[in-house]
Amino acid sequence: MSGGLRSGQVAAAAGVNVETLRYYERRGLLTKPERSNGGHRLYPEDTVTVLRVIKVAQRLGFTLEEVAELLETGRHRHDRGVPGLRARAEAKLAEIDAKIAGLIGIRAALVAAVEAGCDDLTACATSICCPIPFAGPVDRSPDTP
Amino acid sequence: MSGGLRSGQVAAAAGVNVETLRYYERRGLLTKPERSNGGHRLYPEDTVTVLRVIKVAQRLGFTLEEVAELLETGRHRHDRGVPGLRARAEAKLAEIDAKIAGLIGIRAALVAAVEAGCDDLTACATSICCPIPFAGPVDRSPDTP
DNA sequence: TTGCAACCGGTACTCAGGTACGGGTTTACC
DNA sequence: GGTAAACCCGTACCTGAGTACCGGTTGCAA
Repeated sequence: MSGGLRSGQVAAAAGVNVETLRYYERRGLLTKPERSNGGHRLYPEDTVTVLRVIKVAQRLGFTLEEVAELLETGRHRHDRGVPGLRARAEAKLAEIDAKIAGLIGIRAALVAAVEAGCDDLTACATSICCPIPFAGPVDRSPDTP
Repeated sequence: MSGGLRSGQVAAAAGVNVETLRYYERRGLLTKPERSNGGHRLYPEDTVTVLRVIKVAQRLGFTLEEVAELLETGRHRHDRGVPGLRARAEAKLAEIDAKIAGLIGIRAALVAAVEAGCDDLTACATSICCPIPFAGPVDRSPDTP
């Protein structure tokens, strides 16, 4: 029988593209798997779990780079000083709160514009009574991309 | 004297890069300006206002493509059936609400993970008591990029 | 053994919103 | 009239997270 799962099987089981597996391997999210004599990848069973973990972490707002670190920390754990999931989750929480706050500000401005009946931005820009905050900094906040 | 502002002046006044002006011109956000004999751009005064409008719209969550449409609609207005700013702002409001809702869900999951003391995603994935929603759809929601 | 699906690698492309660079003109000031 | 700064165009590059394509192997089954 097989000494592992083939890329197509892993991809199907995890609901990702085969190319994504290679991509994650390049990015260091998946450790380099064994190979068959002919050079085909043979993945250990738990690769599907790892992929599921990756996807969950992404849903939680972590970038692939952060996920890579997270997995790395998990692999050879606690080198003292390296933050664990808890610490990183707290930091991410702050980021997310900032994003939410930014969006709420944007929301308020949009609501105000709708309520004021604004229908032309260029006209609003030269009007005194328009509620849209034209005064704001010209560049946009780093948390509302 | 000058028959308009030079690109450097406009860029400085609006707080953007000169290359950005050319980029916006290519994208149809700025109409093609007059040129000097030598081919240098000569912008009308109100270009700075237009740039400010663009930046505000971006802050409000509109993409450059949407801003281009918005400006276009403003230029030769109301062709019946073409939505104005009000309508678009309302649509954008819904998008933003969806984004906020998504972030709030993520926030809740993160808080739960922190409170539960999770410190290793891979361990959590195989644990029964972990509050992180590993069960979710494998691909992430379209509103939490 | 032959046929075909799956796999390999490497590279290029996607989206958004720009930024950077290089080599060649033009303008502005002294 | 010289020179330096500003400008021109075209093209390539950046981030992030993949996807797509290519010609060339390999694996597996009939």
